This record gives sequence, C-alpha cells and structure tokens, in this order.
Amino acid sequence: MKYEKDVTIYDIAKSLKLSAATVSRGLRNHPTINKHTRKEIIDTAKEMGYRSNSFASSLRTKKTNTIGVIVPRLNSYFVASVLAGMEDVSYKEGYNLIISQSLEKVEKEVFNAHTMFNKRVDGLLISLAYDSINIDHLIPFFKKNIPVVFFDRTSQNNESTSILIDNYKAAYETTKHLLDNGCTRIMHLAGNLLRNVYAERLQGYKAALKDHNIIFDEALIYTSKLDEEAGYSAADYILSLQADKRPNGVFSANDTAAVHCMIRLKSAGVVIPNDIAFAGFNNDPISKVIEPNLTTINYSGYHVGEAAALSLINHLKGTTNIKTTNTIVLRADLIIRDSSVKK
Amino acid sequence: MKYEKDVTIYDIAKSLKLSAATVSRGLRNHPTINKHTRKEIIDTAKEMGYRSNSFASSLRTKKTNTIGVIVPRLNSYFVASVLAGMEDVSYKEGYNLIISQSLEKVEKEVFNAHTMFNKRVDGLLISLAYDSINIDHLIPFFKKNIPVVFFDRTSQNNESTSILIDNYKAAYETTKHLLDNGCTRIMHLAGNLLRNVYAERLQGYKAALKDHNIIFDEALIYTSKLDEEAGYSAADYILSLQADKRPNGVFSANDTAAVHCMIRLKSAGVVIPNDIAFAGFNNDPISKVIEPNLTTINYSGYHVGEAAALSLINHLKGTTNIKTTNTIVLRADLIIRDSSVKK
DNA sequence: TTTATTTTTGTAATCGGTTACAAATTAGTA
DNA sequence: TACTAATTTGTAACCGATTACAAAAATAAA
Repeated sequence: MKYEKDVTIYDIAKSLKLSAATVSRGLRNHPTINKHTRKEIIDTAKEMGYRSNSFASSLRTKKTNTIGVIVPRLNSYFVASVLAGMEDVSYKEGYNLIISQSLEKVEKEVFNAHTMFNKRVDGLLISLAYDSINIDHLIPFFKKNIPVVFFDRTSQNNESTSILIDNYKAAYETTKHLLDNGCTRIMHLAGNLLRNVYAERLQGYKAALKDHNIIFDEALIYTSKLDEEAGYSAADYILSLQADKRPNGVFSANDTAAVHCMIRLKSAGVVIPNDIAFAGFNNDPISKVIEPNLTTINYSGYHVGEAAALSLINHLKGTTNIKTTNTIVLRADLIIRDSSVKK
Repeated sequence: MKYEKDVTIYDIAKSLKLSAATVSRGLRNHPTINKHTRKEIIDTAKEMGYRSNSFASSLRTKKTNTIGVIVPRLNSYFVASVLAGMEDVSYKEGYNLIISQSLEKVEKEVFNAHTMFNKRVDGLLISLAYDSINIDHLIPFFKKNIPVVFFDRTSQNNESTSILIDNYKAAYETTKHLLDNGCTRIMHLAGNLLRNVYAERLQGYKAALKDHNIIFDEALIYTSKLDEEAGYSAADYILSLQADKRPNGVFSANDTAAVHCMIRLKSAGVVIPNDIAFAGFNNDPISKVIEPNLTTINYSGYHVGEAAALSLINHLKGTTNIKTTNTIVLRADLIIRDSSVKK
C-alpha cells in the first residue's frame, strides 16, 4: 500500500527553480507573471499530477467555493428537479453543493443551518421546513454577511433574495378556470399557511371566488400536510359531507394530495370531473398518470434551482447585490387536462 | 457592516491562560486533558462563540469529513430516496455530502469524479451512468486508497464494495409470477445491458422462462432508456406486431417505462391485465396511481442509501474493511397489484 | 552610460488547528 | 523526605497556498 505523496506548489517550484509564490501566481493566471513562465508552470503542474489543496487555499482566503443547500426533503420530484438545476449552474461556475434535508422539522433545519455555518459555506440556498416559524437560525449568516437565497418556501426579509413563482396569480387562474368550467363550490386543499406558497395560493383562491361573487366558505378549506394520507383524508371528508354541501370542484395546493384524493373518491363512485372537477399544483409526474389526467400548474423546479444558484453566485462574484434584488418571480403556467373540464 | 473576527483556539487559550495545544486537545476530548480543564475550555468556547475551522483541521489531518456522491440524475424518485438515506446516516456520523449528477453521460461522470478527487473527499459513493464502459476514472481513488462504494448501478471489481439487491432473483420471481398468472408470451423492457442491474434482470427473466419451458424470443426484448418516451415506443412496437405475435405479458425493468407503455396501450383499447398483464420494477409512486395499479418490485432506495453510506463510513472509521466486504445484498419484494392478475 | 520605470520574481508572514516531543506538575511509594 | 512514575500542559514545527512588501531583472528615457 504505497501512498504517493501529494504534489505541492513547492515541488513544482523546486523542479522549475522558482519560488512557490511565483508558482502560486502562475497557476492562478496572476497578471504579473511572465506568460512564458506561466506556461512552464502550468505544464509541469500537469506533468507532475499536481492538484491544488483547497484547504490550504480556503484557510488563507476564507473562501470555500461551496454552497450549502437545505431542502425540506430530498425524495420529492420537485426538490430533485430544483437540485438538478442548482447542480448544473454551480458546477459550471466552480462551486460545490453541500446538501441536507430538514425532513420538515424545525430542529433539523436549525441543526443543518449550524452545520453549514460551521462548514463555512460561501452562501446558503434554503427552502423552509413545513413549520419553521422564524429564521433566527439564519441570523449568524446575516451577521457575517453570508448571502442567503430562499427558494419556493421563502421568508420575507430584507437580507436576502427570494426565488418563487407568483403563487397568488397561479392559484387565481386555476380557481378561475374551475369556476369557468362550471364549478360553483370549490374546495381548497391547503398546506401550512405559515409557508408563503400555501398562504398565497389560498389568497389567490379567495380572490378568484370573490371576483365571481362566490362567498368564501371556511368549511371548504382543508388544511393538511398535502401528502398521500392527507389526500385520502380529504376524500373521506368530502364523502362525509351532505350531498348539498359537497364541493363540485377541488383546487389542491399540490398534486400529491389531489391525486390521492381523486383515487379514493373514484373508488367511492364519484365521477371526475363531472361530479367533482380537480386541479392541482406542481405538474408532478403522477399528474399525467392519474385518470383523468390532472389539470395543474406547471412550475419548473429545474428553473427555480437554476435561478436560485445563479442569483447567489452572481452575488458572490460581486455581479449583483443581493439586497437590491429582493425577489425573482418565475413563470408558471396552467396546464389544462381532463380532470377539470366537465362534459 | 462590521465583521466580527472569528474566535480561534488562540483566543480561548489567551482567555484561559492556557496554550493553544491544550485548548485543541480539550475540544476534542483528548484523554490526557484534565476533566476540569476540559470543562472550562468547552464552556468558554461556547461562551465566546467559537467554531472550529475545518480547513485548518483538514489541512493538517488530511481528512475532510466529506463524502462525494455521484448519481446518474437527481430528479428521480429512486435517486432522491437513496440520497435521503445517505444524508441521514452521514449527518449522524458527522460527514457532509457533496452531490453531483452525471446526467447519464460518461464525460460528466469522469469530470465529476475528478472534481471529487480534487476536493479530496474521504470516500466516494457512486451509481454509474447509463453507458459508462469502464471505471478508469476511479483509478486515482483506488491508487490513493480512497474508498469507493458502488450502489445500484455497480461495477464488479475487487477494490470496492457494492450495495444492491438480487436483481436476478427479483426478475425471476416477477417473471414467474406473470407465468403463473397465465402469461405465455412475455415481453421484457430492458435497460442498457452494460449496467449490471439491467443485465441481471434480463438473466432472471430468461431463467424463469427456461424453467417453464418457454423458448426465449429475441423479438420480445425491447431495449431502451426506460424513460417515458421509451414506454410509448414500446407500446407502439407492441401494437405494430401481428396479433399472434403480441405478448400477453410485459415485464419492464422499471416502472416509468411500464406505466407509460400501459397508458398508450390502454388508449389503443388494450385491456390490462386481461389482454396484456404488466409488471414493473422500483415501486415508484406512479405505480400506485396507474390503473390498474402496477405489480412491481419494491426496493427501498432509502435503505440502499443508508447501507451505502454506512458501509463507507464504517470503512473510514476502520470498523470494517472494504476489500473484504465485497457485496451487500438488500431485500426486494414483489408487490402484486391488479396489473398482473388476469381475471 | 546612467537613471527612472516597468515587469517579473522572491521573502517571509499568515491562515488556525494538530501533534511529536519536552517540560512541568501531581500522585504514589519507599 | 526523597525519588520514581503518572498526569497534565507547553513548545514549536508543520500542513500548503496566498499576499504585502521587497528586491531583482528588463526596458525605457535622459
């Protein structure tokens, strides 16, 4: 078991009879280095199998070229797409991602934020856990001027940029679409209203109702975690309602809840969309599998990830200032499928 | 904009009138430190808001407490679950993950492996890209004795551990199940046979046929990328076959292809399972949404991730030796749903 | 040729922990 | 009390790259 010793700039320096400082500069294309010398340095470096020691460098420069990412959970299609977008951008720009999940729990989010802080990430990308009430755990970042970019599940504050879609508008349009298609009693499957995304979707829903002169009915709001189980429970709730109290349309804040609600209702004999029309949110792969296919809001996780990473990196490189760019709103489109068009 | 200077062990040392060495030892529970002194050190560290500088530490110890992960793509449910499992274990053990995706391309996989190597990860977790032919790009790791653990898409070699399921057995059982349910001509939707997982599934399929005295028919093997598009194409292929050449059962190497193939066939009037029975692989969320629900192999990505990370970390901590533990086989179960039970 | 400039390279300190080895302190024993 | 052994703490070098400042070399101007 032979460990070949790592090649350092000193080895290169010795081999070229130069000083380590010159080698260091040469490798980084420092302007004061003679181009001929630089070429020699780079060539020998390659030849000797040199690889830069990022710790030595980070220790000295206090830059890590690492971005921390905290997501609610890794195993969701949307989050996976977001990460894919972030990864693409980051690698191109020479940054690495350290990824962690809060599992929707505040405590883990706090813990992860601490870890990221201690690992001295250059910046942080975060989507808040289901029930994070405040962002006190990010104060150390703000204090040290480490940029933080929120995406999707954001938090209003002046210290950082947020990447999101116009949830209000998307929800408004979706609700309007249901109304235009003959729905008169629309139930809304809502998420935790602490989270901007869910609060805004609810607002958009309410606004659309109001504009169509429909009185908002608290009994038609079903708040949950929006997971499979919640979808089933929502269906049970609907089935438990008296016939005249039942909704004839459902707008769910995500596809998972919508789809599983549909499944349960269908097995109970409810006909979709004629008895109850459905619309979801996210354009998850399952929305194209359920029958009838689910009308939903298409909202590219990949682009969210790209935008978030890009925004952070631009700030790190000094191109833009994070405090002036407060919010970036991405496009989201209503995709109309069979689940919402009554025949 | 005030940057408070970071607290170092020297600051703590000065404040306690001790040497930095003692502080360093105290913080790491070194045995030669007096418990009373240790307590004082830890208390003042907390009080002063000390956070250890991992670069200084890594520079000296040549350990990074970071594990590199390379996956084919981030945006799949299976991969996301694997990462969730890895993340859980790693964080508990004090390791961070650096995650990257090869996007199924060899070149990016090679590039990512280089980056990981340069970032000096303590170990590497990798699932190979769709068409990686060899693992030459991992040679630097082997040479430097940096442990590598393969998961799912593995590669046979003596240098590293592999985490997988018994694909052969799972495929055998699935095929047998279809045969037992009256299928006589079973088509197999295969993936790239360079990848162990797909090659073994094909072998299991073949073996089951043989044991049931059914002659293997090359025309019933449809090799593809197993994505949505491939599912549709497979359906088109089936529909293009003469009635007597059509399969009455399909065993797909993943759920995505199976489900989309089903969708297209259904819209062409094919009745599932009576005309054609279906079985997939992975237990993706869509398998529970498609109608009829898809029979599939349940195979916990989470556990794969856990096992892979644990195996690597145990090796790093010296608990086990990666060269002796060559393969870890995880449980996989056939879940029988309506898509395969003819009535 | 001499002096002033501009280019290019070198010196040495620094970043913050870690650790081999030495020194000092305390405990144990005769 | 004197001396040996065990605990505890300190000294100083080191990990490898970066950079302020100094010095040397090359070029231009007088």
